[in-house]
Formats: sequence, structure tokens, C-alpha cells
Amino acid sequence: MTAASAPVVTRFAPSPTGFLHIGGARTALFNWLWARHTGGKFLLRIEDTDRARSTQPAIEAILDGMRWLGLDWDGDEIYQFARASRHAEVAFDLLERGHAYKCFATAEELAEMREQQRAAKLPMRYDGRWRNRDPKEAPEGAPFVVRLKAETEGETTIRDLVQGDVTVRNSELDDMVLLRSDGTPTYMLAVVVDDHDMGITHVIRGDDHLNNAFRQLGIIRAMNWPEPIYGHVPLIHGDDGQKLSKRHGALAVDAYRDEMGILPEALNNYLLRIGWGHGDEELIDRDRAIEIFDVSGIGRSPGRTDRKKLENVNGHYIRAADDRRLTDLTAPFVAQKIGRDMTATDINLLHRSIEFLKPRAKDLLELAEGATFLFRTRPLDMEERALALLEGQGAQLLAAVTTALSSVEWTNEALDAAVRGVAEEAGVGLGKVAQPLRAALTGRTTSPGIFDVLLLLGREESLARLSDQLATAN
RNA sequence: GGCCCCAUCGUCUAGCGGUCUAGGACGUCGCCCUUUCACGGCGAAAACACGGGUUCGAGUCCCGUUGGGGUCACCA
Repeated sequence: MTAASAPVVTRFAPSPTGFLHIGGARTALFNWLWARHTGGKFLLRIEDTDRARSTQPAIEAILDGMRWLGLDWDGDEIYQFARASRHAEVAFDLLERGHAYKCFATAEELAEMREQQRAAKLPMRYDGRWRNRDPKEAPEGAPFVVRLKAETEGETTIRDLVQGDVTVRNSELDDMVLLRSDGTPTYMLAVVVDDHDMGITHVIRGDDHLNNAFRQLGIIRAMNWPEPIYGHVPLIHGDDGQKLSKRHGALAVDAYRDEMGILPEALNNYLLRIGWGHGDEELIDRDRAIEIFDVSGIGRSPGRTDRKKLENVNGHYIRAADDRRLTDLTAPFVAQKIGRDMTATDINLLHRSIEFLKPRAKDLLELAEGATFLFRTRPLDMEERALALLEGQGAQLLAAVTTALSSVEWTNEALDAAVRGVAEEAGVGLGKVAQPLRAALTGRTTSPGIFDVLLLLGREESLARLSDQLATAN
């Protein structure tokens, strides 16, 4: 059976040397979508063969990020390091069958070789000095690496789902290391063996791996294994046009969640739309994405991150989100802002206010910020601009509206009638009354509709806040 | 530097030879709605990098130039 007709099996294979960043998340998303679209499987493999740089916190951050984004993988995640003996087995098999050889060149020797190549402006490649040499020429017990005896003639073409046909002359490729001198496998060997053993049919990854694909194909062919279908997707670049890296700031997926208040569905939608489009569709939820996603539709030029676009998309998903869920997600942010824990009563109030708050927020932090006035203790800290609204006529109108409100039933209709009545009597527009009222009630110049605020706060608290301001005004 | 990839509004993109006086979205700027801020609605400015071909006809195909990116480890 050829790979093309077999059920699709994709994988995401991050190395736990750092946190899950949005570039990786996007690659994972593409793999996940393709598997779900085709009804295949999506596997997760942790490439932890670099023992020095791999860390447990990084592994947890990756798993956590994947779960948050809802990119569920089939079966248990696979740890590459645990398979080292299998990798070595393949290396020795290659060695036995003459597709690989032992290289006794020392690190210093190779560094010197590269130095000379650089000086002579030659391409820097391993020169094959042990390729045809008898291992017996090496000093007794000398350490060695195992190198692939790569094809030197002809060329290799990759039929890439994203990049199209890409051809490279085999003379451009050198004999890469398969097994290090300490017997551990290199990445090149490990990916190929694992992808094969895991039955991966589609290797969808960043295009920084495109060049590797040619060399990996060398191993695959030497082993006579079926070739996977490749899809090398362009990386996301920062605003400077360069490959994303630490210095580009907020990149870790958990920062989007914890520090920016982004919803996972928003991040997914946003990430999907970088480098991929489907007509004029912009808001594409998970189900729709699974329905219409196609790897071959991914563009070949790198995209850039756009904070404003993300915020816009996030705003859409916040408005669409369930109030209960939003309440739970926002509560911690509110607690942080007001400097105390949220009580059950607070949570309840927050829940009731969400529907009025959410059209005004593009992220959870804004949502929380918009809610803080509900939980501040009296007397309120007043914003300068709010204070300004309480001067002169504002103070008079506030006094009038306070009087009117104190004798009225606390319902939307009655409140509305009372406030409008004050405006009418004073011969001013509703805004003239509503603004000082808002300022006194919230300490701010912006808030949800004034009647909603009155209702949310309740009669007692509202009146108390009003008299606080009347007192200071005098 | 060698090799590879890329090139439509500021950004993400639609466009797969004629329907393009190039469409959508974000952002920007107006206007409307309006008790503030948002939301929503309407409208505007804004792009086919350049030069050659091929063709009756090119944003769409080919070549080159320029620009950008990726990659060249006993890292992944």
C-alpha cells in the first residue's frame, strides 16, 4: 500500500528545549487539522535526544499548551530518547549493509577542515575522509561516529505538498552523522526511524527542515522504507521579517493565555489564517476548519504576526463565548486587579455583568478591567476625567439624579424614567446626566450602559456611591 | 559564500490566462447609531517589486534583476 492511499497519520514532534511557541503551535495545528480532516491519526512525539537541553518543565509546557489549544493527540506521547537503542540498531544495520561507515575524525580535525573550507570559500561539508578508508587504519579503540554513505551522483527530488517539487543535486549533500561517538542517535536518524516505526504518512513541519528532508530521504531509501509525503510549511516571522525567536517577545503559547487573555479558539483561528486562506472566510471555528482545511492550500511565503488582528479575532470569540466560561476565565484576572480573592458573591455578580462587559473587550484582561468597578470598595478611587465630570453642572445634576433615584423602584424601566426625568427637567440631554452618574458610580468615564450599571450594583451600593461623591463635592 | 525557498494594499490573504478599472479581513481615516466606551452599519485612502519574454490577451506561464527568508553541527 502506498502512503497516499493509506489512512493519514501525522505527528507533531517538538523538542523540549524551550516552551511551545506559536510557530510550533501552528505546525501542530496544521498536522492536527489534516489528521482530523482525513479521519486519520495525529501523534505526538517529544524529541528529547538532546539530553543537555531537554527539560521536564519544557515538556510539561508543551503538553499543557497543546491541551489548552485543544490539539488532542491519539495515544500516548512518544519519547524519542527512550528509543535510542532502536535507532542504534538501524545505524548498525546500515553499517553492516554498507550504507554507512565509521568515521574516526576528531572534532578538532573537522573544525580545522571547515576552517580551511571557509578560507578557500568552498562549501562547508564533510569531505568523506573515512568514506572509503579501512577502519583498521584508526588507532586501537578510537572513538568513532557512524555516517551515512550518501549518494553522490544524480539528484534528489521531493514532491512537497506545500513547496511543490524541489530538486537538489546529491553532490550538495554530505555524509551526515547517524550515531554520535557516544552511541546516541542524531536527530536525522531518530526522526526517520521514529516516523517510520510510527507509521507516519505525512510529515508536516516547518520549512527550516526542507533541506533536512533530502538527507533523511537518503536514510529512508537505504532502509528501503516507504517515503512519507512531505509538507514544509513556511515559518511565521516577527515584525522584523526574521524567523521567530526569543527576542520577538510574547511567543510562548501560555503567555497568550496568562498574560494576554487570549482564548484558545481565537489563537487557533488566527494561526490558521497565517499562510492559509479559504476564499473570504476570516472567522473559522474548529469544526469549519476541520471541514475545509487542506495542506496543499498553505502558501509558500512566510507570514508575520499581527497583534491587532489577533485581538480582533479574540474579540469576536469573546462575544461568542458562553458567559459562565468567561466568568471563570476572567475571575482570576479580576482578583489580581482588585488585589483580593473573589468571593462566591463576587463571582455571581461577575457572571451577571459579563453580558454587558463582553462586547467591550478584545481580551480577558480588558474584560476584567471593565469589571473592576463592581468590586472596588468605597469610597471609589476616581479617575481624573471622572472627577472632572462631577464639577459645576455635573455636581448639580448628580444631586438631582441622586434624589430622584432614592425614591424610585429599582427596575430598568423606573430607573430609566427617573434619569430621563431629571434630564428633561434640567433641559439637557440624557448624556449630561448619565456621564456624572457614571463617574460617581464607577469612578470611570466608560462603562456598560448606565441602567445596567445601576442594576448590577443594586440600590444600596449605588446610592451609597452617589452620596460619597455628593459629600466630597461639597 | 554554496544550496534551497519566497515576492498582490502597512499586515494576513482571494486570485489557479480573458469575468481585475484586482476582492475580503485587520489596522488607519471619515460618517451613522448612541448616555460613555465598545459593538454594529456605511464609506474612503491603500497593492500586483522591476525588466524581458510567451500569448490575440499576464497579477496569473517562462527567464533574469532586485529584495527578503531558510539552511549549511557528533542541536533539533
